[in-house]
Amino acid sequence: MAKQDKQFVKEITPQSEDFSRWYIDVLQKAEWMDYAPVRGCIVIRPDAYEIWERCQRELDREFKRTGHRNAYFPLFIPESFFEKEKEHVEGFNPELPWVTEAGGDILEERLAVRPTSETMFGHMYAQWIQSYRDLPLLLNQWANVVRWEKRTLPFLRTSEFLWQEGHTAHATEEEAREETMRMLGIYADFVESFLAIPVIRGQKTPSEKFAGAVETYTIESLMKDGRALQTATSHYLGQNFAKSFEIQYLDRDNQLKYVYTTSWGMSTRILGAIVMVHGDDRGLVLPPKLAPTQVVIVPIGPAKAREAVVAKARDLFEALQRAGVRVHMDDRDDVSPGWKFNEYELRGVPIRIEIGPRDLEASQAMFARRDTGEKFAVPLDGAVERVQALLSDIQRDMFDAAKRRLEENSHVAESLQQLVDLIQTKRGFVLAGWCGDEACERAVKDACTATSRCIPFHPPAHPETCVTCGKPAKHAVWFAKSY
RNA sequence: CGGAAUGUAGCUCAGGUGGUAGAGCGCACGGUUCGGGACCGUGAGGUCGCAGGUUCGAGUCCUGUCAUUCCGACCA
Repeated sequence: MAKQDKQFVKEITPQSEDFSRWYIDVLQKAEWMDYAPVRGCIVIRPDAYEIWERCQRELDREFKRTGHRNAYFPLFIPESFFEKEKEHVEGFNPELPWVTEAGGDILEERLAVRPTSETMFGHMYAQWIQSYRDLPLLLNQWANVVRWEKRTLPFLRTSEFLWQEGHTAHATEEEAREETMRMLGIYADFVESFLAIPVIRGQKTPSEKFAGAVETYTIESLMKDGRALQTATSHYLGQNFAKSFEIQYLDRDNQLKYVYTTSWGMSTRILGAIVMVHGDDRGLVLPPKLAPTQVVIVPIGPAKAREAVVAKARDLFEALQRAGVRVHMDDRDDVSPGWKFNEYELRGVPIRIEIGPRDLEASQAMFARRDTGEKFAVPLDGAVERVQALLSDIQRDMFDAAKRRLEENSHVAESLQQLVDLIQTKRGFVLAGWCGDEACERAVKDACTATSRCIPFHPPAHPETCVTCGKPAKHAVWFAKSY
């Protein structure tokens, strides 16, 4: 059996056999999560949480760079707040958990556990904003939110999840629109350059937009099973919440005016995307920029040879550390090399370096790439530079591979029948013309369960007619089965 | 929230027609090993998801409930 084909880690269902089971298997075997004893809730275990922390750090830096500050708003939101914005309450009511009793008393007003915080920010902004001099107000919070979903899936859709939600208020529509697009850009850049996941940027159709938004913008990614995942959204809220919560400011002309607000968020859902975009039958595959451990060194050899091998391995370990590489050395002698190989592959470490007696003689080390499985000898002299170059190669190659997969699984449909065929036989993204009528959009879903993912900013084609009704198309829309 | 399936050791699972709980892997200890999940020996580990019921007796039968998975309706 060829090495590449061998099933190295038992107990992981192959992707080709059952993608959903593969996903759950990997998450559990790699110790990213475990189920908690509450419906739809998981524990995010340290390895996964560390990934989230690294995402937080990157994003937070970008938020700060663009003038935002962090704050923390309450977990509980009075029921009356929701009723102020009609569309908002209708959108979220079905999934709100309520606190009705506390301290042994029935509460006078029920408190919702926040599903998102537009209303709470709105309430506070109304008090803090008086003058045009108070604008723009640019805040973000890192928080947990709860949405009582009917159907849950680890990371992608859990009852409680972690995210950041940015909430900004601006004097003008133009400024708020700029902010909306700026943050979408920050998300897209982060996901593509840091996570090596290519995205499609676009606008949500009215039926898919955030409850209470004027417009919702999104980045969409393609999972390995051909389903789409919304990885972040940015909302232009216009004056909807400003009017519901009386967020007004006195302008230079001494006129009282409503502000324009935005909100934007990215959640721990992104961890699921990392798994589903890059993972393979051996487990996780982490892009080097994200990976907490970029290189693992495994010294090999029986007791006699071991001392010299470990010494040489340690030299390399220290040299890599000095060069700023996140490197781990596993010199445990109670675990076999083969076991270690499988373990670090399962956990997605980008590069493995093996050093054994044979390498010592040749003054070299064996390198193994996690993304391609390639194995090759590298002279110890210059190994540090080679690692650095390889890390950026892997980062680029992983993105390119995912990008290629996205392109190969993106098609254009001229008719509803063709769209349905593509979705049913190939999955992936299918571009089609749309007249703008919600019924036509709905017809696609009824025909094949694919939903409109977005109206892309840069469509690869411009269909002239609506895929459902045949009238002139107003937009090109990406349809896909989605998570 | 509807339909289907599953729930026995940390993991994968076995336990006809009811009779008091097993294997492999993992774990602990000792020894031998080390280039793709090494081997030998000894040992620890179980309210059989939970709650009722039937029975002299329930992992096994009945009812309910909780959780997970898959398929639908709703969603970051």
